Amino acid sequence: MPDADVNKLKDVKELDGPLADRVYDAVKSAILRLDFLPGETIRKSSVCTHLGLSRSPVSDALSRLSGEGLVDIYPQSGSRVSRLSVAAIHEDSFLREALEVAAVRHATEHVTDAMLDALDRNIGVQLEMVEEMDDDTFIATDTAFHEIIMQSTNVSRLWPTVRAVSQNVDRARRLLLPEEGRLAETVAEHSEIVAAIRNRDVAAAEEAMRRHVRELPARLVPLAEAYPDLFSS
Amino acid sequence: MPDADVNKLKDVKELDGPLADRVYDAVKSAILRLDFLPGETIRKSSVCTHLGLSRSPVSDALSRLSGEGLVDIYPQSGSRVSRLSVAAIHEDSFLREALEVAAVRHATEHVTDAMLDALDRNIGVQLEMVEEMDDDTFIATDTAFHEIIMQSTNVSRLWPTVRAVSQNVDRARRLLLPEEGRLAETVAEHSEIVAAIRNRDVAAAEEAMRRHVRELPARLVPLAEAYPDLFSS
DNA sequence: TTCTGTCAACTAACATGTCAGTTGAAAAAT
DNA sequence: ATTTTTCAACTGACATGTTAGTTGACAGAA
Repeated sequence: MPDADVNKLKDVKELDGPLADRVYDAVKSAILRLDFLPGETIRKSSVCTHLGLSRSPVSDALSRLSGEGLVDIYPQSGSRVSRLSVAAIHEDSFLREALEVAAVRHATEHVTDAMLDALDRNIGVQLEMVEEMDDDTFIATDTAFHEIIMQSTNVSRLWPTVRAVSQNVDRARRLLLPEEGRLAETVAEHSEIVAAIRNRDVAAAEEAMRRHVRELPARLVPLAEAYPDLFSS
Repeated sequence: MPDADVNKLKDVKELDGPLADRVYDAVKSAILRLDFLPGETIRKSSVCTHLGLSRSPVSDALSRLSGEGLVDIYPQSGSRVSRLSVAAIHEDSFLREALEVAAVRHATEHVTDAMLDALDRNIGVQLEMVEEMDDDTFIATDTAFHEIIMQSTNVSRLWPTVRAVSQNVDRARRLLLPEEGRLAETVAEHSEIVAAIRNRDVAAAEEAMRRHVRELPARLVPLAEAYPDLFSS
């Protein structure tokens, strides 16, 4: 198994705060962006020399990432980016579904004009760009859509929690991106959700969100076959 | 603000695995059991000398706990057990509700005799002990009840995730324990949930679980007034 | 060829040394 | 008496030294 390319780590010198936190952010971002691929070895020493610092903050960062399940540490042996797993992603999708459905339920029960405006604007952007969107922009606007709904609940820990349980889902989604036509489908699903919210139809909103969230795990098996190296046994 | 009493840390020498992991478990358990009270200072040096080891594994453990929000680290100054907050516990309850409701929904849609047997047996134990239960036993059987439902979904990450988002809720629950009559009420609520599951009545099961989970945040404000030191501003 | 035992190189874990930022109490000024 | 300043002690952050466990290449036996 190859080593992770430390050159893809975004630099750390220009920020402030504890070094360990910055290393944590840099490595986490690299993993979620698939710059560090699942299964690749993370050489602490390479990270240290590349970023120009000692082992302490790097170890601290990897230890935390290990707690989140993004890194597997094999004592006295090595550290690797955790592999994807069909079973684990199904489980994460279950958790994500529970939280997204609860959020859209709450949002529908407490609609405001500001919320609907923000959702309409977001979908407007998605429609404009449907033909010419690059991967990062697509992910950003899709993410923003869900974030608007989460924020509207005023449960500040909801969004971070969804992100936390969706980390493997997010990595898988990045692999799925190139699929033809999926983009327009996504926008349509988003529109359905907004329509249900606007109608104050809780059941419809929950069902639309459920269908939307279940799209990814449904496409998972062919993905695992296409990228066997990135998935565990 | 007083220091946390390191004597309450369970010893670490008799287990195996990395020292840092054992320290992590010991400190986390002390915090969740309220042996380390919210707001108390955790002196790394005390922990080190008490457990007889160096600063590395202790720092690693506290760093991870800081990531989970159980410990606040003030750089160059000190580390403290994070305080409770009414707002944060309400948010955690929202997340917990979302997951518990999704779990009971799934459980009700996939009932098995084994599951119902396990639930009946659990409630049997609770009924027997309702008069003479100590705090730890009560928490253990209550926890076991919810665990049975979670396990039945075969979503292995569900239970750990619920535990993760319920950490502050759990600490608050320990403060609420002494309240008279709450024990019998809890058993009644559990029984209602089981009855709904047995009837394959998804909507009733969801509603019973929702009511049950919402009991704690409803009792929160007087709690915060009773223990102002343990709550943040 | 295939299996097995050996061992050197590499890794994370842990210990320890050093430093800079924070703090709170004493000292000084008002 | 009250506020301000000073400063020594303490803390976590980080660097570095050391150790023990793991691994994979290689030599030798079958």
